[in-house]
Amino acid sequence: MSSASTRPSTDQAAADQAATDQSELCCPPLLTAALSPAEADELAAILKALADPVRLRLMSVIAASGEACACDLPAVTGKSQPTTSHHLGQLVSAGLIEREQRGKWAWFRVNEDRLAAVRAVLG
Amino acid sequence: MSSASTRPSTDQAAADQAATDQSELCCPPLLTAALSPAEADELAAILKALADPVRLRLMSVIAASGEACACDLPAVTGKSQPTTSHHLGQLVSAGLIEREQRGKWAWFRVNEDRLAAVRAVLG
DNA sequence: CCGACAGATCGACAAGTGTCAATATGTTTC
DNA sequence: GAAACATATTGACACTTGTCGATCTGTCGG
Repeated sequence: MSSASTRPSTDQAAADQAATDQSELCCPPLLTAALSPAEADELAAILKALADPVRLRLMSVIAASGEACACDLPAVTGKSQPTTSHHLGQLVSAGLIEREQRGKWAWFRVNEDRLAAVRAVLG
Repeated sequence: MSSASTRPSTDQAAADQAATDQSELCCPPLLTAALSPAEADELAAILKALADPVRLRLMSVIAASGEACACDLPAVTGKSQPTTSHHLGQLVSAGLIEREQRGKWAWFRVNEDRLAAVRAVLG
């Protein structure tokens, strides 16, 4: 029997990066103290997830609607379904959006706390 | 006379990306309206410049000291002089730091307005 | 001028990333 | 259960990026 009956997905590598605490980040404000290499790695990983035009548009579209169905997003990005799914996975792994399965559709919404934390670190 | 008497440097490719306005970014706040592809490209370019552990540490070290001499930075990053120079160039091109030539040394300081603009867009 | 030094640029290479078509997994309906 | 559909995963590929050693450019001191 398969092991995927109780949980939707998102349980392996995603958890490693995202599930540290979701809203709590890593570092002191960038302008006030030198980052350690480890802190810099962690913050860079999150910023990397944001630093892509397709993912930025996904973030803004999801946020503008409050939530969005994955089924509509390939049309928004102009990319294929696998590519769009890949980008959504990146954002989920970084804790920037959250995924919810509703029937056969996957819905996403922005984790505003996480984004606020990023903003705070850049202060 | 040399052309470097009135301006330090930073006049070629740097200007293309950075000197649009320095403190004025591109986009409406990420959470309030869907970004156009062009806006997303521009914002992604700036975030990409930030989304690297070496460059984040450079930012934080420069900010913590107010300013920093390039001569000290390879020791900070643990990377070679050309690599460190490359990262500094990326940050300058993105408008996140500014370069000033003093004698034979190059000094850098953080463009806080630019960083504040990035923070605002993530709001 | 010339030697010494700071920093940028070049060329090359390994590693990472975005992309898609094909396929697999999971969910609903009949 | 089988067919249909939504999404994730895989494999492959081109392109980008971080890195270094070597070299070039520019600046200072004698």
